[in-house]
Amino acid sequence: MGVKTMLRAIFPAPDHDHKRCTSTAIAHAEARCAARAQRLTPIRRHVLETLLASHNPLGAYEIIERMADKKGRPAPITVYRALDFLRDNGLVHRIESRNAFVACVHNHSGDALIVFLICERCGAVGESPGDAVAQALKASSRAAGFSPKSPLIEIVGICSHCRQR
Amino acid sequence: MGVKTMLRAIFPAPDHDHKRCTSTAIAHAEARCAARAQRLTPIRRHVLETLLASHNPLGAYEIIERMADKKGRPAPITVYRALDFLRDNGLVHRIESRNAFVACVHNHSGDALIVFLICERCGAVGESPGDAVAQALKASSRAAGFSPKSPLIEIVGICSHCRQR
DNA sequence: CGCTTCTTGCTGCAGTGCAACATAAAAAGG
DNA sequence: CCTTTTTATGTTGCACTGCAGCAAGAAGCG
Repeated sequence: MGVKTMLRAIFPAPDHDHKRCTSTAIAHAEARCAARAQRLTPIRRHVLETLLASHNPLGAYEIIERMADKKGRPAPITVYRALDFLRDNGLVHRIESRNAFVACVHNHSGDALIVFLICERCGAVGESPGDAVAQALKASSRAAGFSPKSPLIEIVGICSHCRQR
Repeated sequence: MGVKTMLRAIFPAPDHDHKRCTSTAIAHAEARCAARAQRLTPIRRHVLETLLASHNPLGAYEIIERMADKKGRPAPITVYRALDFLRDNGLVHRIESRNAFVACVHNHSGDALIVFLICERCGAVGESPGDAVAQALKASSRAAGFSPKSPLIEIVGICSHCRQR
């Protein structure tokens, strides 16, 4: 696997096959919900699609904006409830440092640590493999008698695409 | 340095000499502001003292509550401005995942990575040495062509004091 | 069909955070 | 010492975030 391919896997390149990556993610969401006997209702699917269409984190009210059509817009609580559902099922992550949400494009195995790399220039969010970081964190935590739980950390910086400009 | 001492350095024990740790922190704040030609005004000092008195992260409006007296309470913006000042000078950290603020009890050297260990039971926040984690993160980021900036990560879990109960 | 459970719609509100402008206080300069 | 400039605080107001609580509708099940 070349470097370029690897980068693509982490930060979605601007020119990637977006239609395909979206449909893959939706299919994955359907499969996961079916396996868990959860219902991916039209609203929930619509919220997920909205996030997938952006590839960048969106605030709740930004999602509402983008979901609006002639028939009006969903109420905030409606979107929040859909987001709760999607998060519970590992299909969406919340970016704490931005009060925003992003669709998950990977199959996370249970409790693996996730490292979000957030570009402060373009706002893109990449997910980095965090095994080594997880090890270091675990060791560091244990030294403090601490039992970590949340496998999710956020790092702000500049992404490869923005730096090359 | 024994383990117990080390733990104390990370999670303040419930029975530690709080008066002393507070006055030390205030003295440090004064020194740092003096060195930077910044003014630790009464309001800013009061906000810092409020945070120090808690040792746990406080929301902005919780700070306002605790600062209230017969003469009324500070306006939100007043507290936010003081918090901005204290953060700019490295005396206070913002806990993103909680929309809360905590007084910093260490002398952070410039750009060292800070790991916050947040106890989900008692809400206490400890700071863990993050050198190993920082190394792993740097390596992981570089693999993605990413230049990290914010040296601050938050881990939720159970602290040693709560687990022992 | 009737019951339970899940989902959505609706109203309302509490917490967060700051913009914009006015005023006071402190530092700098002559 | 007084003026000018900078810095800090006060005041009003508002936009955004997130959810509680209740009512109504839809889906699954015996």
